[in-house]
Amino acid sequence: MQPVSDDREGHEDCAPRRVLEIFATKWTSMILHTLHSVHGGQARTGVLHRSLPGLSKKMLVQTLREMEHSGLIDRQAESVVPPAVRYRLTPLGYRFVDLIEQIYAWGRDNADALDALRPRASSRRRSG
Amino acid sequence: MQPVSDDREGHEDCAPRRVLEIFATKWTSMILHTLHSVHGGQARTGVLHRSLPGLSKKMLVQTLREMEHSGLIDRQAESVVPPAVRYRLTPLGYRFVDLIEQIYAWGRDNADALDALRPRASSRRRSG
DNA sequence: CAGGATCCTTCTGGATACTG
DNA sequence: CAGTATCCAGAAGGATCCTG
Repeated sequence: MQPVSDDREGHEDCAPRRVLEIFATKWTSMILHTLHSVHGGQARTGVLHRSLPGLSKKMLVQTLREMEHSGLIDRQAESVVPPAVRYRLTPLGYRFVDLIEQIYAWGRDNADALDALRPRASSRRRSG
Repeated sequence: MQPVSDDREGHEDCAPRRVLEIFATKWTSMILHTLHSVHGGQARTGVLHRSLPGLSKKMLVQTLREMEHSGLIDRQAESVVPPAVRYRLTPLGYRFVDLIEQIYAWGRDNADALDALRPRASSRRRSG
């Protein structure tokens, strides 16, 4: 995805655009969700990585950087051998992940409706 | 963005992955937000387009299709000359956009914190 | 006005190799 | 283990042209 706002007009001041950059980044919310629900708010890089199949190391690190810059998480690194880095949700991150969880809850709550509207390939129907 | 889930394992069953495809699509939430807050839940294509500077027609239509398939909006077209197409939030869409608005509210609420953490170029500070 | 098809540039993101 | 840099195939997305 390319940057949503590029200051072409006066939209960098618009809250939606600001937030969009954060939560429309494909992996941000998944990472937050995992960090929150699976690891209780904090985890080391490798652990987090193994919890997110399909996410490459490159993207994980890159997204973690962005999240760090956005203030959603903070990073604690011990500059010694075997590097131990720990990412933790910040208070800001906690407030955000709460909303993310609501979105996911919406998804679970409406799984049926969402499923009914996606007649993908491989006609899988349980009773019809 | 490439498809988030590709059925590599068993994750297509995971609610987060499902939802991710919807709300992590860069323009989906902006369109919903605009449709909801600016146009009261329904609008014609052109009107919607003009409300979303920076969004090309191609992406608008494409995203509208996805949203339609997801059941967030529905589409009413009159097959006559000058085509008049109207997009409207569905009940499902209304429930979703409500969460989107909360995310934006979070953004406004924490604009200060978010801003403080982004020491981009061009040091613009309004009052110190 | 609504939107599909095409072309072509840009960006994303995986694989790999390397540092500490 | 944690992270960076490079390479490169493939996807995203804008511009344009065309239909009804």
